[in-house]
Amino acid sequence: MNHQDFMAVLSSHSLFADFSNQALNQVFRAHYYEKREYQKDQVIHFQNECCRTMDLILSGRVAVQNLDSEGNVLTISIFQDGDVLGANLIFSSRNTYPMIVLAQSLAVILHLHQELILELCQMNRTFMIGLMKVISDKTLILSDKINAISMKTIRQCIIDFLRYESRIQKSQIVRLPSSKKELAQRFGIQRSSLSRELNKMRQDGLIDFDAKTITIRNINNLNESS
Amino acid sequence: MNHQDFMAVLSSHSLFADFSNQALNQVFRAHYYEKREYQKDQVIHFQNECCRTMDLILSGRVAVQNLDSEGNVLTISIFQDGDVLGANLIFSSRNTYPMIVLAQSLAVILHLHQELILELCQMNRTFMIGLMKVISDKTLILSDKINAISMKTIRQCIIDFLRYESRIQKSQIVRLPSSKKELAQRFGIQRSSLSRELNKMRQDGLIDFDAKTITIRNINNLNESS
DNA sequence: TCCAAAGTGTGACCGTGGTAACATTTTATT
DNA sequence: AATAAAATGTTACCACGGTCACACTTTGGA
Repeated sequence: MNHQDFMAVLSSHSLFADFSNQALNQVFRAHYYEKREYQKDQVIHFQNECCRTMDLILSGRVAVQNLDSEGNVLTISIFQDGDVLGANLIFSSRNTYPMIVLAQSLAVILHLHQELILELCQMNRTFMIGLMKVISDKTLILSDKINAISMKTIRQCIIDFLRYESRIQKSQIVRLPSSKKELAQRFGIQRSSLSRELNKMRQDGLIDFDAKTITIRNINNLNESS
Repeated sequence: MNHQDFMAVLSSHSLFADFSNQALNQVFRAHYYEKREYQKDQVIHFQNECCRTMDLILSGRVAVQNLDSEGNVLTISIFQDGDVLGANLIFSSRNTYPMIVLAQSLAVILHLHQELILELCQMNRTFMIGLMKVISDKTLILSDKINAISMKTIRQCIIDFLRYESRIQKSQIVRLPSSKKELAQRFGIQRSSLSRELNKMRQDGLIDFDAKTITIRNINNLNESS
């Protein structure tokens, strides 16, 4: 992907809706950005690392994860093409990454230096409003995550997950979007604990499952046990 | 507190640093804001309530809390004079309060309608940048909270709390900033569980405590057990 | 000053879920 | 097709912390 290529991506991005291709080309000088490729599981930003850039995902999937003192993983959210990371850290009173950012697949990231972001904010109001929306939406993601993990039991996490996926996939047969290991990380629990609880729910007649799908059997019980 | 009074508060607020008193008076027309007083424990915004205003705390303390399905309380953060709430919801793609907002003491709130906020953003860049900082800082508060509650054990929560308070208060004798009941809510746990763990820590020689203070005895053990 | 209400200490009981260890299956690599 | 590596299933053990129940203390109003 050369200069022209990612320029095409940018010009179709909502943040840059107000910019003509010429204007974009004019603003984007080489010292203002870096395009980098990351392998799967490669760290993009360490926890407590200083933030100097806003990152735009050109391709691939990127996970933001919280690691506790014992190394347990809690996946906060997964971002993809067109999503933006680190915008909040450019404007906040503390500019260190509170969590680790790593590539979940081969990923190409456009690192936009903060000077560029500030300049773009100066130049264009639509960009700035768009950035406020991006940052504001991050607060909602984090709030939702707090909501999700402060539901105590694993069963409640699973039910919540199944409700959501069943609605998205419009089916009682939910195809798992990731491995069970990754699903456990999303809940911030042990893989074996997830496995155990799935078994219990099967015994209770709520679900059926195999390696790649979970079938919702008794949606009534599923609903009333929330 | 009449019009003049809160105008004085506004003009000394960093968000309005660029505004002359005249300019402020010009912008602030009655249909743009409401000043309201809330009693202790009175709800300011319910969860899932639609957000129409950005709220500026003129006096008192305001808690943002997450309630789970069984009514357990997790206090996310406590805000006070000069702090701003709801700014993120004005710019985000979803504008319902994800958590409950209530007065922790008698509180006076200035509700600024979103039209006014948008107008202020149009008028003044400093205001807009300031607002971005406010919203960005909210993401950090939420990230920190996720970090705090995903530390599994109650003992770790207590140690973390004591480290922080000991540093702030510059003393090994930590005066509790709130009741033990409220402290338990801050950790999102049962009050009796907090009480039990404090006892265990006293037995282990880590701390001493009474109703209003906790004395750090063995800071070494405190540090190594993190 | 009295009394109700709220906060606090304490204990018994037991379910949820972490830990560790191993077997089994699936996936990727040569 | 063969082998290593990763993911998954399964089990026994037990600690942490939720629940409930009650006594005690402090606080704030009447």
